[in-house]
Amino acid sequence: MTQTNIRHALSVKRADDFAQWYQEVISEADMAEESGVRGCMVIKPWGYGIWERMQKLLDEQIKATGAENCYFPLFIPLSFFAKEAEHVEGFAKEMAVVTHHRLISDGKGGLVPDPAAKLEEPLVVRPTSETVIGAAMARWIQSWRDLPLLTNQWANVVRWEMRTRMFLRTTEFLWQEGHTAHADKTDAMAETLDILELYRAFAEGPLAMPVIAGEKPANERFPGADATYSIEAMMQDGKALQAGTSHYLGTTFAEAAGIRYQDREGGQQLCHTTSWGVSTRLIGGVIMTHGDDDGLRVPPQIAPWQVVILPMLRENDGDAALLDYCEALRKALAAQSALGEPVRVLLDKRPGKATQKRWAWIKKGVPLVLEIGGRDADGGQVSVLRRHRLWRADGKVDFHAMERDQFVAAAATELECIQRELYEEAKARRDANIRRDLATLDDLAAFYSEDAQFPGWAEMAWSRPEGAELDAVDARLKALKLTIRNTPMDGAPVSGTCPFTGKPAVERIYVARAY
RNA sequence: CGGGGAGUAGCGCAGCCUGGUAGCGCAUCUGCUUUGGGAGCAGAGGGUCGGAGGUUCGAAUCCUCUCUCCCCGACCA
Repeated sequence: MTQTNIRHALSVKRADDFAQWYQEVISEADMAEESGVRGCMVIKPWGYGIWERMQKLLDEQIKATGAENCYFPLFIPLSFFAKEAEHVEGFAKEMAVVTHHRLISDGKGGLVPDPAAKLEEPLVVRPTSETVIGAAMARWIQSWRDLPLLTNQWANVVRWEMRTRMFLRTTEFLWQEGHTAHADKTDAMAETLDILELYRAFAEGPLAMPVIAGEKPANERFPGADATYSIEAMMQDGKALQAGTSHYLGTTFAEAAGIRYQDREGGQQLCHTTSWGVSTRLIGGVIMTHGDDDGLRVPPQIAPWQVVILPMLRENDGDAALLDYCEALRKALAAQSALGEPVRVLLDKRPGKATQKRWAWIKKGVPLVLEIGGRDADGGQVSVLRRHRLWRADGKVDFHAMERDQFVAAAATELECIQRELYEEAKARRDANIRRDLATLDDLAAFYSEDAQFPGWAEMAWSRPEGAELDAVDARLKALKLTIRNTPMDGAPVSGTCPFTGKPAVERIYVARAY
């Protein structure tokens, strides 16, 4: 293997310790850091810049569906949750609660909540906003003419999870949550599935992250939902990551909050509601989909900078001319359009050697790095590094020398190519790690045994059991540390017997270890 | 929340058992040399040893409590 010659930018390789590698990418790419507050992270400019790119693209698409952005309170009265038993039960164990509004001295130099300032009713820090938005919907909706009501908010939420991991499961995280109300089930279900498709296209487009869109089994539903759909992505260690969800909530929340409308015949009807969201967890998904042993590789569409120019400064009289050349190059590139937007290009003029700065940008995963020296400037050339194909076979960094004008003209195509190749690479890896030939539970157990170490997913025939029968299946999977991810929406024909129940299969499921 | 590990300079670590001047590597700064692919040499700066309390003439080191992180589990749209 020529690989052994390569001096990678990270100290931990994916193959050696995936969890440690993941954390090293985050710190070395300068995306986020530990905050000192339990389970909460500081998202640094590079990580937040990626989030802002996701926000921008997704926000445009959400608005294109007709949804409008709003903002609802961070604090939700406990009584709002109490109205819906299943919902409150689902979140009760992970809610942060505000009980006081003032501190007083404890007489020992410290501060304690003032017993005299105890809130009459505790306030929950929102773990999700169905209840408080439902209360608003009940005020906003009177007539069939008010429907559908399509709202979205970009917000932070808090869930007091026992075990946290940066981006994947933090106590506080950022997300968008859409909440809609409809006249009937048909309309609400159409909204639920439209958004699921929007999420699929967003993941597979801008994020270059292949996903399976499908319906969750009953035991994995959102608390209070009639049906839950998800997009599921395979990480490089073979585990599944739930990357987005869309819920059909039936009339459950409408009943709890009194969301009713008067129909054309003058009768009172309950609304059918939906909710759907994606979060900063997507950043974790991008890391574990595209990262390599040199750090992150950011798909061009969500890269805060798509091209970084590094002048090889010598701290002498030649620097001024070199910087002029680089600045002209920057302008020429910024005038190009790639993937539907102006090319985002940074001229990194900070003092320091280009070789040192190069590795910092490689670890951040900028798609194209240009190192420009005096010889390039004199010859009208550029030296190009493509982040997603970094190494030559001999273990050296793979620079390409190109004519400047030729590179500028090809830059947009190059970025689009990188975007596509990252997707294709991830899709090929995922498809190669799905087993479709497991007909029995013994097969399944063998594939996931300690010895076999099969890391991917299994696609299996499924008879769609519910209730106690489903619980029994869930328990058997749990013994193998497996979970049911979802039933794909692709509508492919199904035959054979469900290995879990022995009954005729009606659909398929994906089974996997999960984050 | 249960079991295990850890917190000492920006980062990575040694020192702790057996209490007695705060150490090393990388990074940073300065100078010189080098310069088309992750530079070399010399010098310098930088630390309430996670926090609080206790034992002691004296605590990074011993004791108690506590906070945070990592791993395994449980939990988790």
